[in-house]
Amino acid sequence: MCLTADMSTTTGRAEGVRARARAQMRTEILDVARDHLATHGVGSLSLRAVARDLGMASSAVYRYFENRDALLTALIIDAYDALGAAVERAEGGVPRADLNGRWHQIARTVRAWALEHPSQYALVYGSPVPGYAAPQDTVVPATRVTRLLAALLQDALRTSAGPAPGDVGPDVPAPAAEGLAPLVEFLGPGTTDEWAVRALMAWTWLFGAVSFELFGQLTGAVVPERRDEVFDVEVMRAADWLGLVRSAVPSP
Amino acid sequence: MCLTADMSTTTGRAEGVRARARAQMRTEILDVARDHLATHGVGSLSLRAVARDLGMASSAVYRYFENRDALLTALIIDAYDALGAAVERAEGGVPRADLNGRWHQIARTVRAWALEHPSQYALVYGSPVPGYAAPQDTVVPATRVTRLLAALLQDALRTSAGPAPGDVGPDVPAPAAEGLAPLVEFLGPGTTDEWAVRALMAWTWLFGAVSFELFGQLTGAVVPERRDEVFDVEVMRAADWLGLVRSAVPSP
DNA sequence: TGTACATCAGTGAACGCGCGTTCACTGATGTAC
DNA sequence: TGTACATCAGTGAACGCGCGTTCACTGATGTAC
Repeated sequence: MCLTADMSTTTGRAEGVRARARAQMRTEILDVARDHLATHGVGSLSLRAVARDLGMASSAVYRYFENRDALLTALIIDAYDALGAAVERAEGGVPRADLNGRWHQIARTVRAWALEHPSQYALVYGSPVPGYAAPQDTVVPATRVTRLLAALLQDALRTSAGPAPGDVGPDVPAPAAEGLAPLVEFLGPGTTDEWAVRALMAWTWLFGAVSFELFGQLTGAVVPERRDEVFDVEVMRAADWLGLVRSAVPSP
Repeated sequence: MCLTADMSTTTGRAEGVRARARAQMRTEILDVARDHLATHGVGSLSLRAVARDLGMASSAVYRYFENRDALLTALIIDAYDALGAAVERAEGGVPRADLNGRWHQIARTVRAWALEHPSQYALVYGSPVPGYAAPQDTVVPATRVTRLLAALLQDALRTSAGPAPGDVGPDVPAPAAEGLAPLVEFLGPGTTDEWAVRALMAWTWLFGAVSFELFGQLTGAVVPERRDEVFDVEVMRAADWLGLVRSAVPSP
């Protein structure tokens, strides 16, 4: 039950039938685990239940995942990668020079993916699983979306007069600037502190908005049937604030 | 073990010793349950474990809470109320006319409370507990902080020339405005669509920022030791954007 | 003021359940000669 | 090309555990007369 279409996905070449079968089985387990995540939540994700659904002995799962936590880690990486891939694909279809369009596409795709895969979104952007410490392997996949945003902002820096428009407040004080140093470096050369603050806030707003909607915090505030439109307006305002609209001129 | 200091908290008057003892026991159970929440997470909050910690039979808990879900509901209401009370207290200490100060106080207190009570914050603003549907009783406590924000924005409307400064984009399109209708009503008379969008975004940003920090999404982006300062700058920018700084003039 | 009765907090055993993980095993599948 | 051996996926029983909830009970505490 619940076979997946894409065989030979991970290993490509015919490097032994066994290895292929192994990879296949791994993805099948992950598929079922994803389903369980959706219906029962992280806390009660159970190796036994997954094995039962696959029609195999629970002990067999240990051939593929060392333990429950390893399965969880795989699911987390999987979720980050799925979201990352979806957003990369969508954003890649927009002309590089259309900064505003790229920002809209990123925001819309993050939200759309989250609404389609709420449990996977919650797994990575919701409350951390208690007693589970994410291993190093999750770090790189976790930054895929962030990288797109950073690239977009770099392009904005390069093509426009400078970061934020005239309505900037006082300078970012030194201690705050210190705190922002890693982000400034991540955003690349030419990034000002002010620019980093705005990037951070836009990034925070985006995932905040998606989480708010998904986690039910918008109940009674925004009509469910009109949330696409409201979100779009918010995305526009954020673009304004980032100076992306102004800078939507052809790149050199 | 784990007695609470404040007796007669809920019922005040001497309306029967039994009733007082009952209320007392209820809060003791909640206290222990809160502890368990912090150490083991929502998913594995267990009536039996709580009872064990209190040194009583697990069946005795059923005198106070109909079942596990009822205990969870009590914890949720409790968390909303604790956050609401903390923010109300802090914001109440700022002169009414100091809109910017009130906004800062609200934002800072939400964050401070969340950092002090991460598991309670996660319980209400994190991923929803799967299989648990929040009953009606949680609705009012859930809006305590939101009410403060709404009141602040109402005062801003009354004391300043109008909502947002000059840098507004095109009008909010009709379908989005429809979606915002409940929020516009909640924010009170005089609220424009643009104002509602900005309020929504500021609100979203605030909880987004707190969740991001608490749920570990800021790792590698903002230096942990400087997060207070970075947050403060963000709060300032949000205030600017809401037009609160401009309107920080004495009220009539 | 004193007694009989009703109320109700708390007990402890029991129900049926699911969990993660280990272990000795079987039998099919690949590999080396 | 054929055979012997090593590898390894999958089994099923067992370990010890904790869970939510029910139920008949005991005994202390309040209430009504």
